[in-house]
Amino acid sequence: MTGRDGGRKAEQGAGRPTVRDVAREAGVSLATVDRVLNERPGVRKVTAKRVADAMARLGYQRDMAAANLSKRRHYRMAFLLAEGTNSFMHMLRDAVGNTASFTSMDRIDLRTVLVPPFDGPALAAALDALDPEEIDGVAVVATDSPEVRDAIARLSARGVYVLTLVSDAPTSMRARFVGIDNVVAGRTAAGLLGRFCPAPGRICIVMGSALLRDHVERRLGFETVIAREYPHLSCLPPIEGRDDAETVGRLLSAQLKAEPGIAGIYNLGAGNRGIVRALEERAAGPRIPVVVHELTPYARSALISGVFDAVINQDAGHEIRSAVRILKALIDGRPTFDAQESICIDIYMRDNLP
Amino acid sequence: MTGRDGGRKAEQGAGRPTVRDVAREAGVSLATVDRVLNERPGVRKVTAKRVADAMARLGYQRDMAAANLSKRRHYRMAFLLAEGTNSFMHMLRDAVGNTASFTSMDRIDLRTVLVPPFDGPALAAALDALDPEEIDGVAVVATDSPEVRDAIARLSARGVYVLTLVSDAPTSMRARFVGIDNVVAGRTAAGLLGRFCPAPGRICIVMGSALLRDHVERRLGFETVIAREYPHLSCLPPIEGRDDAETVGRLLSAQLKAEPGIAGIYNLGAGNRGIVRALEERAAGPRIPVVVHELTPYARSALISGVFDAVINQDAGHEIRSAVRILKALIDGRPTFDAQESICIDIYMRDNLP
DNA sequence: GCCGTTTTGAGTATCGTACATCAAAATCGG
DNA sequence: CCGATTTTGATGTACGATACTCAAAACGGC
Repeated sequence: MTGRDGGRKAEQGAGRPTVRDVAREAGVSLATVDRVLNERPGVRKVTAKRVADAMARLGYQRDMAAANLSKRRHYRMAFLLAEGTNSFMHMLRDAVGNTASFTSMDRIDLRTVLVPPFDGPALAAALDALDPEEIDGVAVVATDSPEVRDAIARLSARGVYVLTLVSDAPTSMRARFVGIDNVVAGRTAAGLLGRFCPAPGRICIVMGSALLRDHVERRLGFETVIAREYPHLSCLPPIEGRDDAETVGRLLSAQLKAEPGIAGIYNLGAGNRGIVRALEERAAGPRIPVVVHELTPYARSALISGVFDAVINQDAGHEIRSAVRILKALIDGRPTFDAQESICIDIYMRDNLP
Repeated sequence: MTGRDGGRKAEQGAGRPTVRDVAREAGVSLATVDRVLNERPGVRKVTAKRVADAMARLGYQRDMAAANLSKRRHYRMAFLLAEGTNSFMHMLRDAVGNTASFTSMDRIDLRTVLVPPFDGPALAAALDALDPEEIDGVAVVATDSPEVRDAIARLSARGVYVLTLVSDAPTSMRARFVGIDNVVAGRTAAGLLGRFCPAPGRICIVMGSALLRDHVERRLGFETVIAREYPHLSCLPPIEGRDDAETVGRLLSAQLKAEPGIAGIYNLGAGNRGIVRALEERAAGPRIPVVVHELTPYARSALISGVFDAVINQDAGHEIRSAVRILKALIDGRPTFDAQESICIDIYMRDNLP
């Protein structure tokens, strides 16, 4: 509750330049510096330049903490996530909730908006429903459809910074994408499954929807590496399970029955429960190596019991926090610390479960 | 330079409680609330409790930005890293440098102190040389020796928060350890190498020093899993290469020559260059799978060229930033956001290089 | 109930910035 | 070169806290 240091060691700062220093250096008044700094009208271009030069010379950096204190500014961000029972989306929602309680201290307010999954028009409508006067930044798990791209463009035009999260819409006006490189993720899955399947055979690929850019990219990466580096394996046409465990289970069961010689399974979407169920229902046969995505509770226990061999994961918490940091930087007009913001592709096996 | 939003949307805060609200609620003056908040003397216990209750009732959270602004407080942190040519230490040093330029905005000053490697007394001396009046927090890559443990205890006693980084000293008074779980890392390496080596054989283990807790723990995790789950493999006694490429190369070359039937190599310390060199010098033979630690530039190119199969990595940047966040929270007397601070064990293969 | 000692209250200045107001100065058109 | 119109300066208040001082009030012991 109270600080443990008791303020014992309050020490003076290294004395970095303030607006007053800039004013003195530029030979103008504080008011003028303030006008330049906050882009208020009534400053001649020459004067503005003198101020800008003075700032550059002194290496002035505006103290955002003081500025925000004075402005009573709150950073208001919305996260648009798909509703439904998909575990990973749940993890994202939880991550937003957890993060919110910590960012509120820094005047960052987070709001979650749920939208129907796989539904471009609905997502676009949700984006349009956001009031630019009440929101400074948005992170959206994008379906890569024209409606969504347009809605993103409208929102950006109205001064709201938009980020895509987890699944990108590269040709949209989004300021940035926060998430893993899904082509690389697919390649990684192939590198693992390729090594886990020494004998020749075919591989089942399960995906959610060809509308989701992340799924499409994973498939691309996966098939490329399998074809190039593991010629003893071949990929069956993907099953589209709509990220729904029941559908996935049914379709996969059917494929396992119909296709002989299945050497491995790669689920690049959600619905891991369906994978487990299909494998349980299967008539006896040699163990089939399985690589899936997202370390959900189900995937976790399947790893432990040995049904799954590896899980490719993206840390939902990291992604949310990264999105928050990037949006804040965009809103502040600051550069982002890119090295910090690259989301890494985590590989989990039974031995390194967190 | 200046914000792009032009302050267009300055909006009033949700109105969270301030010290004035607490004072009113508790029926005391501002001065008293301040005394309680900063643990200044001259407040009766009953009054302090009344204030604490009022804070709890209102859900008061001290505005750290405002407090720091007023205090002109700077968080001064020191990072004690091993000097030498070891690439991972270089990455840590670079990470400190990069982070410093971003944290200076938040009044966080970082300093790097280099100490000789594998030298408990020297590290202890470096810790003792820090002036508690000039440093609020320290992160140290610990050698787990009695001198170091004592020095950490002395520093903590003098009011400096101490964190161990990368390599822990669990029985010391360090407030916390920032780094990966090295037993798990060793197990993970075994899980990978075990699958990569289908044929029976022996495994070379290369470590830096038995003084480094992280190396000891990795070895433990590795040998446990190999023994339990991959009975066709057995581990040779570890080579101690002192994290030096030249030494590692020489000793490994000798072992490769002396021991027939080596099925795999696990380098759990630094000196990856030595591993590559020894493999190049080796008389022809079947390819030997290799798993190493830390994604240094050398390890990277060895992954690409196919000499290494997998690299277990800890992200130096994440670790430094996590250490900074935790130290800041400790200094502020705030709880830490633990979920955010667990450092994950990254597995890199050729296909998912960043 | 008096006296000396805590404990508490009230007020003020400060941090670095935002923002509004009013007056003074510079610039411009004609 | 005058009057109208920018552009600039000076000043004050606010943000939410810290940190002082000085005086008033409450407390404890005898």
